[in-house]
Amino acid sequence: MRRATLDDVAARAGVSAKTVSNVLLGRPNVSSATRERVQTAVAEVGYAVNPAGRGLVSGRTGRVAVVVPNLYQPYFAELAERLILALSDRGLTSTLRIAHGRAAERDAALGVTTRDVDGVIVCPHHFTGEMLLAGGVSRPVVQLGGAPTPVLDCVVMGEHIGFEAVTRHLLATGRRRIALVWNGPEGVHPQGARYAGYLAAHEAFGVHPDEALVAFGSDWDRRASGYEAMVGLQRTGATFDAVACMNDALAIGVLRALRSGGVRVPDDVAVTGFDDTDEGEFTTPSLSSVSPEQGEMVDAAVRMLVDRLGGYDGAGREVRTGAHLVIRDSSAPAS
Amino acid sequence: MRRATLDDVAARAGVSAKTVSNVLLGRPNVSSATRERVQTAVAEVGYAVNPAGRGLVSGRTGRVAVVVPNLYQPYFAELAERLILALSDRGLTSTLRIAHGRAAERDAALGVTTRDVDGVIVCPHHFTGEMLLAGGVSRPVVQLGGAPTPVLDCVVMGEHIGFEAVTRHLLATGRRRIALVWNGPEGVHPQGARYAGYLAAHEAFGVHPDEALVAFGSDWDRRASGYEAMVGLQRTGATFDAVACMNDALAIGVLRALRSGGVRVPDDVAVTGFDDTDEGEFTTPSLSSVSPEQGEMVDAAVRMLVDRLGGYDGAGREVRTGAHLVIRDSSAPAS
DNA sequence: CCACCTATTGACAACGCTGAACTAGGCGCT
DNA sequence: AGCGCCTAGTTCAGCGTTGTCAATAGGTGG
Repeated sequence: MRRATLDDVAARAGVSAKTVSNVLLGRPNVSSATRERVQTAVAEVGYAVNPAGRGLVSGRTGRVAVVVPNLYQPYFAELAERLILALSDRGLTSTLRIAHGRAAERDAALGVTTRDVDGVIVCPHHFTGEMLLAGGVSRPVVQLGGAPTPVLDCVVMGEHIGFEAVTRHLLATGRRRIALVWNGPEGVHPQGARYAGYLAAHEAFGVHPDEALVAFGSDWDRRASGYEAMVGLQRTGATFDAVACMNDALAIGVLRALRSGGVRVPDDVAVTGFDDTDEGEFTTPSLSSVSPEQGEMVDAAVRMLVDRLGGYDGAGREVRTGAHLVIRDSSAPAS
Repeated sequence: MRRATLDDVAARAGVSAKTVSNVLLGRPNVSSATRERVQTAVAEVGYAVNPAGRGLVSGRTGRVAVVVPNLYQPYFAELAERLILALSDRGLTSTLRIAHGRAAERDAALGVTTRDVDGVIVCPHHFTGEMLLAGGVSRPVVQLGGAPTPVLDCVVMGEHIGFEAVTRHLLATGRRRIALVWNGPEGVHPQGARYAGYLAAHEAFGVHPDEALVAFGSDWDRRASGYEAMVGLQRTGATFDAVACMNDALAIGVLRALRSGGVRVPDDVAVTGFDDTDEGEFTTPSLSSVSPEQGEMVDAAVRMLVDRLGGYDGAGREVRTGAHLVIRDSSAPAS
């Protein structure tokens, strides 16, 4: 059965198609009698607006691309879920783009694959705002996380304060040799906001961090990477009394490696993660972590995007969101 | 800057818009000289087809809705990721619908919110195929998991054989009183394929399952529900030497509850999950589980949907996929 | 050299919708 | 009474693309 069009409804209600359109758009200058008649007709023929037709006129799709590096990581799955629901609350549908790899991420954010959306919210992993700019931005793009770029709207999560807080917590509970399980490329010296937080906390406590305590995960965010990284670190013979991990997934692998090696957590070594995923609550021992304010982040990102869709065309803005420490068993003071 | 249209390209290449269209669609009867000229022009003006215009003519969107109950559960996150990527391989974009609750799921699958897609792949949780039928299906819908309906294409995952296998495994390793952590509504007697598998295994071993060993999780798939369910079961004073859980999330909560209660796993009680999520590999002890063949499931679902989009209009088909046992530490024989 | 055929290209309409401009009728005001 | 004004509703065009069919050019055979 052919799908009903405006004309079908119009014929049934005995008015013009335009009047039906006006009713559906909630325009004024329609008598309530007509309005009612149209609404009945709409229901009777089971009419639903054809987005293609509307989109052709308006030049809009009502759709937003949400770009995440993957979904297997609970952090991104949760973020994606929140974003989709928040956008849906604003009457926007979303299309999720899984950007495995650098080029895919760039394309998804501004390339060929993104012609059919009004705007983009990208949770960058591989790329920086600069990449975006180099590509030329043809529609609103809001960056959620990562290093800010002056030109793009960006939500800066509390990476620095969060990582500083967790490092301070470790130092305050007596740890002095804090290993860092780093999720950047192997061999590249740590950098970025989280690392800066790590350093700041050490400085505040007058402790000099030992660069030999940096362990690299081969694949930045897999639990298995944390495991490997920790096994590797242990093999170097380094001594440490705490491990601060760049995210929960790595921390969970670290916990396992320590347990296999007979190291007691938290008695011998404290372990902390970052992201505060649900999973951390149920590890053995439960995992201390940093909880970024995902709700805040999502709200800010959606708000800025909606702003842009509404026509705002100013300079790139920056919203900084918070993070708070969630202390569980894995970082209790050494016994 | 206004986005380039076919006419812009046409003007630049010195041909008609239709010829440009023909080139882009790969139609025959275009001389290679013209073809080349057009392609150059396309690149020069940075043309990209406007899906609204195309959609208006073709009546298609090239988009598929993927409906999942949530993303916080790793099982669905993984499934969604695979589906999105598989669809993308077929040149289809996808829009992910999070269907919190029964009505939302129905609407997302066939309702108002789904007018802008060519087809739907739904991972049902709250609803049955019957609900879909009652609503009237206006576009291809493939059901992925859940109880099959004769009219709808459906991928039936290896729930029965999987749950039977894991139950047999427990029985074969000497367990006799196998508690069941059930994810259905509180108080409703267990049913469905997994439960049938549980019963079948018992029958094969000549063991009579004790109905007092069914524990209910208040929220079917949260780790916390598994925890609560197990605490509740322990409070009844029931004795058991194994716990078979309907999914990994519940099993992880169960592990925690047992550990808090001083019960040793697997020495005193074996625990098994279902889904074989990554997380289970890193629990303490690592979690035995049933691995449904997600790859197979996704392939089958996408294949059937593409079939339907291609015009196939036969009766509902059913593809049964397998499942295999993944034995880890949590179900080692009692010491 | 002409008629005819084929290969290539173009003109036009249509898809379903909405903005702009317009009409008809009723109202109040002078 | 006559004027303009407001309201409710209509008509028309056009958004960007593709299908249909006509037209044109170029080559071929008689």
